[in-house]
Amino acid sequence: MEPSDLEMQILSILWDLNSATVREIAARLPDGKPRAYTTVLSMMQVMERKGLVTHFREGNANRYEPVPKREDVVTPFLTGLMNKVFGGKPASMVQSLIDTETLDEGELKAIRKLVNQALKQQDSKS
Amino acid sequence: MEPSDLEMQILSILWDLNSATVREIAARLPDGKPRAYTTVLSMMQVMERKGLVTHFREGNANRYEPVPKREDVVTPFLTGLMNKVFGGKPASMVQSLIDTETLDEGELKAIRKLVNQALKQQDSKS
DNA sequence: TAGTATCTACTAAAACAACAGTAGCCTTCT
DNA sequence: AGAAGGCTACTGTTGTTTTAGTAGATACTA
Repeated sequence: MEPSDLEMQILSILWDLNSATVREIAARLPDGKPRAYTTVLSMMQVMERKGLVTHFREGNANRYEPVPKREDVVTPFLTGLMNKVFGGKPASMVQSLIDTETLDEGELKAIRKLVNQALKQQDSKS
Repeated sequence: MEPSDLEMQILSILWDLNSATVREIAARLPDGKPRAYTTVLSMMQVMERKGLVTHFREGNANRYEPVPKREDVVTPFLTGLMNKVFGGKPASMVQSLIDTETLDEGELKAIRKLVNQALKQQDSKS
């Protein structure tokens, strides 16, 4: 099952930090929305029931860890997105990304580098 | 407000075809899930209330059209996604896209071309 | 014309997402 | 010991999404 929007935000944080407390997570949620501490706590408990996170005790607080690996969630998520809104064409997705006009020269070059590396990879395999 | 997953699928179809009947839409939904005809019909009616689609009569059936332009929905959607799950870094998103390993050589080259074009654009502007 | 198929409008309900309060448990400070 | 602050567990509420049934209109067909 695909994680929801807020679940994705939380997972992203956990993948970055390896582990985090509720308070840390609440402070870092990328959409700026104000949320009660207990709201985030509830989310964690729901996610634990779903098997998306585990926790262990640290001092008097709980520290949460992601269960699935980043790629195991992000990959199907992206392919799903590609199929569902970009007609299955990755180039169309990249085009839209470029069209957001939030990419500066450095980022474009970085992307080009990634693509070139991927091309080299494929080349060496064939 | 962001369209939901299924709404996105439907909008994508409408952007591609310019207009479509309920039956056409039901037949093309990219996630293969089986759905009753009336389910899709209901979706259309909900989306019309939200202002996402309009319809006009064609023969004895209704034909639906998208209301918002593709970019006006896709752009905020993608920037939101970038911030929420890719730490605001577009390159990280492209990397994950490449990691899906669904991209063949032709697609990679097509993407490189897009990036180069975007770089040229920026260059001419500065 | 009687029967079948197709379509819409209307209605409703199950599932889920997001949010948050309350009560109770520790620790710490005075 | 008693008060205060931080934390969790548990519970519940509200809104949205997704699903689909039923009834009725319209056309098509043998």
